[in-house]
Amino acid sequence: MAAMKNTITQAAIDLFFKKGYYATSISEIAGACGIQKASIYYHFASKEDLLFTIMHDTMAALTAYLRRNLERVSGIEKRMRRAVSCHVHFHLEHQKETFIASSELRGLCRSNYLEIVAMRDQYEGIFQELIAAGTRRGVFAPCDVKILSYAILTLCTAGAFWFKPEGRLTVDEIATIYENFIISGLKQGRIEPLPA
Amino acid sequence: MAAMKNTITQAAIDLFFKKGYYATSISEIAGACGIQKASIYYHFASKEDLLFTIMHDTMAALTAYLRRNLERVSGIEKRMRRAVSCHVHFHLEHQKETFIASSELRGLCRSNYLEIVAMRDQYEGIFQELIAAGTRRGVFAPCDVKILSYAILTLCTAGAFWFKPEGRLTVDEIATIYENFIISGLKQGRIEPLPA
DNA sequence: GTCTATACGATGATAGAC
DNA sequence: GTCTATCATCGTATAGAC
Repeated sequence: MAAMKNTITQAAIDLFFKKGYYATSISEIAGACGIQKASIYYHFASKEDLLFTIMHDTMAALTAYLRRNLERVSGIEKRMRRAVSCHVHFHLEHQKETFIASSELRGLCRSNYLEIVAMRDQYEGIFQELIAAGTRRGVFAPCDVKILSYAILTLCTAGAFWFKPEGRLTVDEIATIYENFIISGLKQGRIEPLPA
Repeated sequence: MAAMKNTITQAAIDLFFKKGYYATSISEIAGACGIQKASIYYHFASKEDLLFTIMHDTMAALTAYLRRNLERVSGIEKRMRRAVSCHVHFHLEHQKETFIASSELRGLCRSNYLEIVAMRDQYEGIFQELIAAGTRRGVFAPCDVKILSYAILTLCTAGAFWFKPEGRLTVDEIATIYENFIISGLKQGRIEPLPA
């Protein structure tokens, strides 16, 4: 990506994260890049195009990251643990982008909205398949797959709302807490408790 | 509350829920009430005042509802189940207001923001006390109280984002799913599994 | 309490020079 | 690729009549 285009994208990510999409103006973004607001339009067609690009790239990277990490993991419980861990890691390590991607859908026009939602549905589908496979094999208790997949994903996504990199816990510690909580919630007393 | 003030509040709730706070204009709200936009300012000092009122009243009602419902319930697990059930019921039965309260904090100035966040912290504190009491008595596994309270609350709050009143499941069914998931997650295999 | 009229600022976006 | 200049629009909010 061209240098300035990248600079603009990063400035937009910072500002959208800090102030929100609507509260951020094109001239603020330009100011943060040391250029005039008209110059933004050489690189992006519109403010929404900038938002859409951020969301699209983030969703694509998130999905690719999960797929890559699940490739060589087998066993339902291990795969689910890995999926949760990936979700948490990606969201906390790309906190700004994932925060924007999950809170600024309102800023998109219908066609862009549908495209991002389709990517999100595809990503959620990976978790839904894992849950369904787990219940089929009796590793997880029978459950409503859709509701629980939403629950699991939002629970972790929420981390991107309050996480502070310099905070009390590391990303790994947080991921482990979520993993254990979620696996226990899915098993509902089934099989043996986790080894201490 | 005076009739028109109430009409304005309801129109604002509908529009803020449907389009978002920033995307909703004062004249749209006025239009929905059949009055001119200037008339709004007789009832509310500003657009933000309207948002703040909605959030404040919602948080107050939510906290009162939880407190009232916990009054006569004893036993850690039963109290936690009741708390989760209340949280879910209130959020799904007041979907629009709770959606606004949890997604439009960005629209508040610093002092109003701090006031709403203080109310939210107080509400979260009730759950944190329940979790802490449960771990002290060994009903729940040792855990990070703050992280899990955030997890539990956001998980249920998220229901207000996708819930459709005419959907496949009733509020009670959804509440039960969340209750079981959360209690199992808190116990982490501790004590006996739930009776089938 | 509600109206009409208006002040005032900011915003996204475009035109055209360099 | 970036600039200056500007457009057109829309927003919140206020003043003052009724």
